[in-house]
Amino acid sequence: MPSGLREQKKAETRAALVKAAQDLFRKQGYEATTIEEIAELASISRRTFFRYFPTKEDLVFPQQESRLQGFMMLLETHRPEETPFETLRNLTALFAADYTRHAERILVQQELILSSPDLLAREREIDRAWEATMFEYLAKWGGGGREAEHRARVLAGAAIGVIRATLRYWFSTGGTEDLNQLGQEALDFLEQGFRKIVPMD
Amino acid sequence: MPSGLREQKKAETRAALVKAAQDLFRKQGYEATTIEEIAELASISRRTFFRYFPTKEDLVFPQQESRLQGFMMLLETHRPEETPFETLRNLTALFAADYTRHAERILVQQELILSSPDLLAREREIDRAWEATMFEYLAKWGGGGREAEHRARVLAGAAIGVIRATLRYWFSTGGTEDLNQLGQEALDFLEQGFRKIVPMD
DNA sequence: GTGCCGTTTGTCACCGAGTGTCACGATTAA
DNA sequence: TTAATCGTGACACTCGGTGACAAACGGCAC
Repeated sequence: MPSGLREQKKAETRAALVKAAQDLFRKQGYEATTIEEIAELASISRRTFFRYFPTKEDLVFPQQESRLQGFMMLLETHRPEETPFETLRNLTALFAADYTRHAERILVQQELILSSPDLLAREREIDRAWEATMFEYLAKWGGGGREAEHRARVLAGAAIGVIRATLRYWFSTGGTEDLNQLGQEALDFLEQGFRKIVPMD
Repeated sequence: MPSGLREQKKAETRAALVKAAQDLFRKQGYEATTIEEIAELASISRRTFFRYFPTKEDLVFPQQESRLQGFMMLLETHRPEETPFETLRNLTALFAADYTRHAERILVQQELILSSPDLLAREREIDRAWEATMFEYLAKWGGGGREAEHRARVLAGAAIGVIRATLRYWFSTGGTEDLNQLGQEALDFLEQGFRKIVPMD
């Protein structure tokens, strides 16, 4: 944890950029806002902006890196006697609580994401990173072998697909429904299969 | 079907652009190839290129529009007594056969896609469109109601996630394994659940 | 404080994707 | 043949992103 004047100013500039960007995005939309405007509002040169954020999109997902890191940590430190589904359920509960706590901010962000194809693409890119992480965890759990790797890949894909779909549904309700319950139900589908549930009923 | 000189020339120019692009991409890579080079090789101006393809990425997925249209047609004209899973299995068989038939071309294209983040993003965008289409079909099948919609959304997400994961695995084997069998196995997971399959084995 | 060193920053120049506009020429329908 | 329509090329422009270099600044030893 370096805490000199340098690091402090860097953190301030970074925060100023995120805030400036959010303000401008909200006021005039993502695409209509240029990096030059953001930099100017944060009292920085255009060139320097790119030393803080490699792309404009990164302004919308400023803490995605650390979130993924946290997810990896959670996967690595889960109790070893758990089955993968138990781990998934616990993590779903954790993240659902987090999303519910910050529902307002997350819903605003989601609205912004939906407004731009670039941001949607970036969101899917992030999902892909999560899927890869989950795959690694599942592959480790399932032992070696090409067969186990295949199953891990498929389950990871299904899990992320299910989670993204659940989130979209939750967003569409304005965050009013119980996200944890929705997530657990989605995992029920995965664990027990869609057979009984979809065709009849 | 208009068939004047105009349409004919347009089709020729479009084909010439795709061919020029594929040649250049293969020779020097996607990102290293500029639109100006492609346009020059196809003997048209840079400006005219954008009248044929809205973006550079579209050159790599030239027939995606019609493929999705075909998918929608297949979903709409499936035999009405089928359950969704039967339909999914039939379509999986169809597409697996198609992919296997054109395996060589598809593997080359996949290699190209993997070489560029932009192309990967576009591929995910296409997946999203397919997921939306499948969701519409499933939602129609499952009757009305918010509950049914939710299940349709989750199943569509899981299905696309599973298919994409299966394709990735198939690509990683160089297209040597039986794609239809892999796909049907993936659908087995979805239909019967991962419970019995993943934890024990 | 002074002097030095490494990092951060601003400036400038550049590239490539994508868009608006307009005028010219070819295609087509009358 | 004529007139409307459409495709095209040329030009200028915006914006995201990068490389290079010099000036400013923070950290540190003395």
